[in-house]
Amino acid sequence: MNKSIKEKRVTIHDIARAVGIAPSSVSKALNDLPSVSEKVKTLVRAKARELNYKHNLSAANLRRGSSRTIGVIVPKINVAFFSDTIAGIEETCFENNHRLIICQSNESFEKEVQAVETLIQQNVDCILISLSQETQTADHLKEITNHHIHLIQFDRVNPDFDSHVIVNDNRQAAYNAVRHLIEEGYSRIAFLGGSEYLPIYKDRKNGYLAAIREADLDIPYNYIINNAAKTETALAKALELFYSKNPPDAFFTVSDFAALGVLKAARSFGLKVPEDVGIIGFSNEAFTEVTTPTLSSVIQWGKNLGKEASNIYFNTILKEKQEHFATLTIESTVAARESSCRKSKKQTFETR
Amino acid sequence: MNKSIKEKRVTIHDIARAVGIAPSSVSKALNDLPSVSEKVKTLVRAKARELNYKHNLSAANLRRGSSRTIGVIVPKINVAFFSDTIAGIEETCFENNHRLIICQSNESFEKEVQAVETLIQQNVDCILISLSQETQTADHLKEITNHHIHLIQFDRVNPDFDSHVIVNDNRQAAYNAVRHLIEEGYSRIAFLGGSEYLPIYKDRKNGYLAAIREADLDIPYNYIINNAAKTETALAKALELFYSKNPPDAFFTVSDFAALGVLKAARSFGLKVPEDVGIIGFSNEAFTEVTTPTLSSVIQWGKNLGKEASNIYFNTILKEKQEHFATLTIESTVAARESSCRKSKKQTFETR
DNA sequence: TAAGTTTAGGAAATCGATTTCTAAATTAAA
DNA sequence: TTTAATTTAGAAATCGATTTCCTAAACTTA
Repeated sequence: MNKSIKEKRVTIHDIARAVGIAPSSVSKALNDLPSVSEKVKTLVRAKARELNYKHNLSAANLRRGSSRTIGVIVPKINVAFFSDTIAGIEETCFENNHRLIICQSNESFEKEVQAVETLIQQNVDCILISLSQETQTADHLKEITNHHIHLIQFDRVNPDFDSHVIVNDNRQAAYNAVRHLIEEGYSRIAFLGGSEYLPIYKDRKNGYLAAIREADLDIPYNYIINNAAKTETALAKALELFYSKNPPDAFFTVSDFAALGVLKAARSFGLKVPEDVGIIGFSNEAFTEVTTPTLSSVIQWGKNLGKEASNIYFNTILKEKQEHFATLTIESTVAARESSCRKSKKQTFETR
Repeated sequence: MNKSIKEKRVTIHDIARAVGIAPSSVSKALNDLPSVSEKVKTLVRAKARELNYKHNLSAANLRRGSSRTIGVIVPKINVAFFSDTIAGIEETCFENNHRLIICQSNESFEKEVQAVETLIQQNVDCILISLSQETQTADHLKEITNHHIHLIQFDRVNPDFDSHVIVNDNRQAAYNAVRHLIEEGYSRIAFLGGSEYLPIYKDRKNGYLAAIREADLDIPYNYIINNAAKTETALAKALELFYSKNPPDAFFTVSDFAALGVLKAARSFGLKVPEDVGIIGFSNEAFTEVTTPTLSSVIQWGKNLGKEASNIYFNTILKEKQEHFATLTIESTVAARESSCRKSKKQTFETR
């Protein structure tokens, strides 16, 4: 606030004086508590509007010890899945008359720790977090619970740290995606994964392996590649495989960016997608619908996950006194677009 | 906070007791004020760390009247330009040891007003806002300044409401984009615009017109189309023009989504891009680099704009006492990719 | 050494809303 | 009509950090 401007903020004392009652009654009226008459409530509300009163959250927070605000920390807000998630969280918060503070870690552990600090200082009642790629330790999560702030981990979670958890069915989704490739007649299916230390990537790999095993497919060891979630690395790895003596006829990748890399590799190698090579990615990034051919992917229903995640706070935590940790799993859907459909017709989806 | 847990938060009083000094001195020590000795400061800092003290922002805000927090309201966080802008704002805030609260209006006027309310209640010191498509009035902006909160409008601004303003050179950028099309040999250039009430779209239209006029091109009236910023409407409008007796050979659109629509229309009509039709969009959405052909666009350097915008607060407003409203313009760059280059080689860009 | 100046640290008021406790007023029950 | 129960409203304490004012000690300077 500009120090040079002298006018002061309108407070409940001003309303009290104007209406001719005590400040405590004004507070009760504005909070719609039972110990004040309807008549007074109407009067107070009218006067508050007239004086353009704005509730001072700092003061209320200080007294209450709670802020009716929840904080969310995501690696990147411009990743489709996370912005979908945020949209869902926002909606639930709004319905429950809570504020939402959004922070991004930019995949940096240091920034993530800072975001936690910020949210603790802001007195948020609950923190929803999806961990950065760099995050290995959980001391900052411990900090959160030490300050008696509720913690809900989502998507990128640390399973060793006890808390409410909500994730996608990564294993099942990967299994379904690979099954889909098999049904489309692909059999030499390569896997481009992420870090083996992150559960989401580990699960997706396991889903892939399960489907391969079940279909009893012969997969050379070099078809299974970790740390290739980005476009450039995926492009390079895919090209390598195309040049090898026994090239794959399909790719399942743990990210759409990797799928895009494979698409570029196929194109530069002169292979047709989906005729020569099938591709399916993960996360249903917006761009999957505009490439040529359009890229098949896995829809994670981020908005729904966000709603469910925040409802863990509003329903489970706030309403039930007893604190038992919930673990929820959200089902994904295979979006079979052009890049993986050489038999069936491609489908269209209302994805968001 | 969980009411059932009884332990209380560590306060400066606890530190004071532990060190054997007064709370006021602890406060001064933690804020590194001159009226306390280095010895005491060291002592206090050590004890604070030992007791795991966390500064209570609510209390400090209440007393100070300022929160060292700034708020940003954007239409959508998952639009490339806005998430770039936020990244820039975040960086500057971090350097200046300020917190950032991000809100999105989802292009809804009602949500925008709510976001303003929230940020006022949170006691932010400054609000950076880019208006929703629906926003017509400025009462909520007035609310902001009424509460002595600094206001900086960016990108989608209301020029009739006095405040600091920072925008792109929309007119010049549009002019450059159309000049580029002309240089590539296109001459029957159609325009797909947005709402005529939003300055950004009006400016882009004027830039288009200026280039057309300067080159003395003959443009049929039906080449100039407003309210076609979305993929579907652009697709429909482009098809209409392709079917007309005198079809255009190029499109300048005010959004990349519209450009995508034109690309789809051209493809479905059997026209080759860029040979038969040139296309250039606006905003440099991520997907422009993955379509086939890649889409030319205008890079708005959102991150830079975000930095400059927040620096208006940190440099101009905070440091200079005198309040004069700054108006800054950020230059854009034409990213000439495949969809508009039938003569020259397409370029590549480090865009973010 | 006396007087003036600087420095370090503390006491207490303050920010604005909430909440507890108490009392008065009203209603219901006896 | 009296007593008990219920409403309604206010007084005052409180949350935790900051800041103003004040005092005592330490240090200069003449």
